Amino acid sequence: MALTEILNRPTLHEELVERLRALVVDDTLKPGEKIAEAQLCEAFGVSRTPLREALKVLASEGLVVLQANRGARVTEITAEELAEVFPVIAALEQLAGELAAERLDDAAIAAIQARHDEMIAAFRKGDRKSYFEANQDIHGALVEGAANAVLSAQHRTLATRIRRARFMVNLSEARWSEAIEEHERMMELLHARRGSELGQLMKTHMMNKFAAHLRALEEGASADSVIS
Amino acid sequence: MALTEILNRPTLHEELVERLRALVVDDTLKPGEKIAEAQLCEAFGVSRTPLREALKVLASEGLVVLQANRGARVTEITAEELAEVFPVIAALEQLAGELAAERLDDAAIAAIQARHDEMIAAFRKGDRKSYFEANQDIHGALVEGAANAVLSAQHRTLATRIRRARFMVNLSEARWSEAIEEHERMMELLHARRGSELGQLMKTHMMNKFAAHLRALEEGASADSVIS
DNA sequence: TGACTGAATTATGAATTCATTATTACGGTT
DNA sequence: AACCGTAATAATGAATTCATAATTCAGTCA
Repeated sequence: MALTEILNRPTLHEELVERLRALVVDDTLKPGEKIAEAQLCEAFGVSRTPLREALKVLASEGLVVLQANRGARVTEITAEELAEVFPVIAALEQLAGELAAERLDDAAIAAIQARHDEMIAAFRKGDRKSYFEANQDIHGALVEGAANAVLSAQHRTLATRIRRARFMVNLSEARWSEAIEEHERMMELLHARRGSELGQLMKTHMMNKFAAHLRALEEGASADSVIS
Repeated sequence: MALTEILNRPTLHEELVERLRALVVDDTLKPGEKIAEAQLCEAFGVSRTPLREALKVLASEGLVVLQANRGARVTEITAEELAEVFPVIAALEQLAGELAAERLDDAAIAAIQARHDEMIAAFRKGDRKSYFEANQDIHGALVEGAANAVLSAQHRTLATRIRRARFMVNLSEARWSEAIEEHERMMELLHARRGSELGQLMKTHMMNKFAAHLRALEEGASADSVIS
């Protein structure tokens, strides 16, 4: 019903943060693109004040860059950017793996296993979109499984920054099957609750993903390999 | 001279972010304290708009909490909070250690060694203040040595959140000398450029620090053991 | 006396206005 | 025709104003 809706109504700027973030992530606002305040205010039907507050927050998350008197731009995705974000995400996922193996209960692990199986099915069908979604869910569930709100928040922020890169790269079949194998081992280690090893694997898994992204970026620099 | 000053003049809200952060870190604004906008505006001589923008950023960093229509409060430091932040910082420092051992040149390592020696001297004299400062510098230098801006930024944000805890706890002599030993080993591993081991040690060093904080918090709950 | 109601006050959220800086467009000069 | 400088325009930074929600406090009644 509407009562709780009204009570939980977030402030305008919070809502704008989410909606702007979504626009950046789904590539409606493109990297490097200038953000016209007036235009967005028009689109959202709000005044500049809450919109500008939202931009400040997005800037502190690294999703947009602000230049005094020169407005806001969507942060560009460069190889250098990825080279800085991926290792940090990898470190966070290592921690997530260590903690999740300790803290997830059997039911939660079973749920992750189920999503893992769906991911495998998507892989067999060559369904990249379903694969990506299941993959995100699994990593997300492992991070949440660590039961550490700070870890979750940091991970989410950084994951958002690189999620946009999926619009730019088309991973090779070879890397894809390699990733699948890594995920199979991750599930084994999770069931066995070998947290230290799971963390280690999740870290290298993420760094392998990074390497694949770099390769795809270099190849795709000329060839247009946009997917999804 | 003033020319570059003027050119680099930050926007008001950026300056306010820094100054408010300083107030929170040095405990002028106390945990749980309500932040009166009008009062701060008066103190800084600015209008509410840039101040509120700054509060939004500080909230996204986790330093203050905002409640719709109910203003801002300084985030409380609880054992739960520390239990979430420390493991993440530890993971980041592990990464920092790995990278710093690879990337720091000999001169930079020598500079860290010098600061380390000063820290030892402060320890011998029982000068806690100098010790803490040198300690911060060393950890900061190692993080910077990783040459990863994202890592630096995340670390700085989280370090800020727990730095306030130093006002609350007085570490035991036993833990202090243990920490010194860990730092000695860190320097050895850094000189030997054994990044993996350095990272591992920095992680456990940080978790040991956390455990000491927890013990001090429990003891200090009744006894007033505020230092510095 | 103490708890409750409701008006008065205060503080916050958001829109608007004002001031200043960047950007663009135009015209003159070489 | 290309370049420079200046004026016009547009966009941003910050202050102010307005609307609304929360808090305070006086007064009432049990």
